[in-house]
Amino acid sequence: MEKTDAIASLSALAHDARIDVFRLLVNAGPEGVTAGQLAERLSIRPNTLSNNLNILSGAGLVRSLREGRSVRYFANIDAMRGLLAFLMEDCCGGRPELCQPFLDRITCAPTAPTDMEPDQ
Amino acid sequence: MEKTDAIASLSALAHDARIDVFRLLVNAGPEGVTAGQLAERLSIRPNTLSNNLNILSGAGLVRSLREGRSVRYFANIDAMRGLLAFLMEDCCGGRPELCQPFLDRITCAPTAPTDMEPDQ
DNA sequence: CCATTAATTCGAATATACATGAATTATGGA
DNA sequence: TCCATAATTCATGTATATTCGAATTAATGG
Repeated sequence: MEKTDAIASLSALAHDARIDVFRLLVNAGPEGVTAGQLAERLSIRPNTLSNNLNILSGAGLVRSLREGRSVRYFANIDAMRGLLAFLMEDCCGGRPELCQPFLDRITCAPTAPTDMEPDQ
Repeated sequence: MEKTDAIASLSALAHDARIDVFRLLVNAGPEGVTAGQLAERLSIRPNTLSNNLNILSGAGLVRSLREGRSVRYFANIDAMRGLLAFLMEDCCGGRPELCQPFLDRITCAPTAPTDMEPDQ
């Protein structure tokens, strides 16, 4: 993955509505969700949603298939994996054993408690 | 992790200079890098870098310690893990076996080839 | 062919993020 | 105390992103 692709993905997700769309699609899994269903469930105007789906799609984070009058959207999990791989590339100066334990704890299951806040 | 924290982290990383800073710190590992070294290695003006470090720090992605006249910065790997956990929460509608194989392939080692481009 | 539904595109007004130069704070040494 | 170095803060002009209403394209059924 190129840096420019990574920034496109991160920018796409760094948005109040788009992160909801992506997470909803992640939750929906391989069955996907139509644009109309997304607009209704998330209370987003169709044209605004369309713009945001375009941005997610351009970043490769979602895919879509036309289905009659509707368009069905799907999360692209592999794109997420590529993004994280880029961010963590050559982690810990060639001593991956230092951070691999963190990565191994990533799971789809309900989140374990995390320590996000800086202490200064 | 709250949605607002996730957006702060994604916004922080979605920037040409800040993603370089974060990746350099990830690569540096527990030894960290001083602000001055970051500015020199990445050719960023000190005041611009300081602003960007503030943004990364506010998002919890980096931490810092004063060291004499310098300030040493470190990547917060656990924050990255929390971010990904949030994005992947309740993946595949409660059937994590569908996406866990992707997550298990995340590694610090040199990146495996990925398929980022949408095919439409 | 016309009407309806689904989704997208377009143009414009507004808000936000960004880099920069100048000024400021903090630390250490002479 | 004075000076130099390291880093940060501040004010500002510019560029970019976001949303919205209106118009447009696509598919289906009568």
